[in-house]
Amino acid sequence: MQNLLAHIKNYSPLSTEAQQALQDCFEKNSFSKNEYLLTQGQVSRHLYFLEKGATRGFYNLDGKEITHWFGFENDFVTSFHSFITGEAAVENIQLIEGSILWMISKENLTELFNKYHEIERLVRIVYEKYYIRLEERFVNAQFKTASERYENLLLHTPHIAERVPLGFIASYLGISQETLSRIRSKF
Amino acid sequence: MQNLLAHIKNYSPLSTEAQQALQDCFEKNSFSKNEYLLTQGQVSRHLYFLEKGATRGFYNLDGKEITHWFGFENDFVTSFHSFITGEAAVENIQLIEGSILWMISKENLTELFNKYHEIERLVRIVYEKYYIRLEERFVNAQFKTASERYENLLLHTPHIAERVPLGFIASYLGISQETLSRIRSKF
DNA sequence: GTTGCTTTTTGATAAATGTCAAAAGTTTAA
DNA sequence: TTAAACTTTTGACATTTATCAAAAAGCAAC
Repeated sequence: MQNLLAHIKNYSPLSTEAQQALQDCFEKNSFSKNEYLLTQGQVSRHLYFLEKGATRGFYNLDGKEITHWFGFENDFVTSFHSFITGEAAVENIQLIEGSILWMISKENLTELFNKYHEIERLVRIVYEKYYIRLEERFVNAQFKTASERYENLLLHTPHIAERVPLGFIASYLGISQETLSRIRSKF
Repeated sequence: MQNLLAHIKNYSPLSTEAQQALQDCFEKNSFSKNEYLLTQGQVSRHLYFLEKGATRGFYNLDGKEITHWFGFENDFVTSFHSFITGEAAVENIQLIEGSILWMISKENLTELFNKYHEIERLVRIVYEKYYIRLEERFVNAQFKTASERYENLLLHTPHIAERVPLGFIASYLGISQETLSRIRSKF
């Protein structure tokens, strides 16, 4: 929990009172490798904060699993589309390492928003940060070559290359596994 | 201004008082085709609401202009990366039709956040919506073929195909203009 | 309407990336 | 420690998309 509170301070300061309220709403949970936080078709009713471990979001396309994002330490994780809209998720969220995470229900979060302006501010700022992070991934996906995308990964998020199997990284970058293998052999 | 207020209500209701405060902070502006709201290197200090008209965001790559987004009626427009971080923008924002828009400075918006929890809530919700909209574009960019992306455009945002020159659409979809022309001839 | 300018299309070719199949390497667990 | 199950690499080939160049079409101003 100290991780979560410390991390949150990087976004926006919170009063002791709000911190306490957050603490009361977040619940700790441990998961082992390969367990699921969410499977497609379910509605994502929780927001998770990853204290330790690693997750991936993937969906099924023509019988293949397409990993489109990863979550690591200090990431907030959920199926945002489902969490925000209340619709069924098209994606699965799976632990790719044994993990410790903190979860809060959407109901509790909404209540916190009502009680604490500063918590709603915090989340507004988190969305800002996540928005520009996604924007950067989008530009990479659309306008960079496969090699550039991989180089970029090594440069900016090397922990992904270190902790995650090649096949997951390939689909994360939108490349076939074979092509990624060939790209990598050139370094 | 009625457009703006009406549109905002779709996201989150506002008290009369907050509506009035918003009105006092937004300033109306008209631009003619080809004018710029922002050029690369500048810091984006304003958020715009497009009442009428059309804009594009583009950046320069190897001497070519890469259009990566469009804004139309009822869209909020700025270089989000620059607006959020305060860093110089890498993109240009240009009017592609004569347009009417409302602008608010970041300072004024921040003040409104401080005074009105409900306005910060509104913006939190706008970010949520824009986040999942971008997520969808990302998935399309990364995992769909050029034809699928064009079909998707016709299906979900046909106004883009109708109002915007082919070259802009091509780079918006991450396709060369020639390829898009060939794809289109197959319909 | 003709001239000049921009946008779109068409053709030929090249480059990047995907697919399928099999081999090689690594990890896991009985 | 060894077989089974994954994961990664390699090869041959197919497909998609980009690039360059030129022609055609559309549009605007005179």
